[in-house]
Amino acid sequence: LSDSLKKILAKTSVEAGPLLLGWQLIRELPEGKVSGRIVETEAYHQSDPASHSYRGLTKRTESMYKEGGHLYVYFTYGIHYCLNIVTGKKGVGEAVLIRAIEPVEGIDIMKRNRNTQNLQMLTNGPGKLAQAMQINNTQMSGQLLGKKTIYLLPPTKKIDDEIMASPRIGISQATDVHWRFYLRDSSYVSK
DNA sequence: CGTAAGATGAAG
DNA sequence: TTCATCTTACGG
Repeated sequence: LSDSLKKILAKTSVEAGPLLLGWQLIRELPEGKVSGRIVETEAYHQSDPASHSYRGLTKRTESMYKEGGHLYVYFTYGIHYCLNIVTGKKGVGEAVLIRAIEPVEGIDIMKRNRNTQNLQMLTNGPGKLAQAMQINNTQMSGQLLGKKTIYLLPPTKKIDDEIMASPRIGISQATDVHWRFYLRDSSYVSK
């Protein structure tokens, strides 16, 4: 991991959430490279009732308690996988959910994986981007980011003035905090 | 064990 | 608005 990325991943999830916007998420698959620019994230923390880590360390959530830079993948609703990047110190349960990316490379592969031709609908949701990038099990959970198969590249331009914050999606607790972060003008943000 | 709910998505 | 679909966590 680069020094600039390490610096971000050492922070709390609430600090790292907006800082991960603009980074390019890359995954090497046997059939080729797929990638996209992160345009939407959400922060979760053990102090937060909406977080999987709120009720303490369990088998599912143990990855969230690892040091920043690990991955947390969970399965939900009997169908979907969601990708998180763990942040902060070892022993503290927190992570940033990657909610949407703007497709960049391997768009044909992702269209095939998703069984759709619609570019806007390809990766604009946590379950959708996981399916597009063939994250279809929890094997990656607890693994380190930065391997050949999954890594991040830094933003290519300044986006500070495009970052917005709002309540998180799909939760029933802690709906008051604005821990969802997204790029104002992106058409690849979730609906 | 039994069971309820879930950081979602697609279809009706 | 409904439903698919099944793991996880928690209670008995």
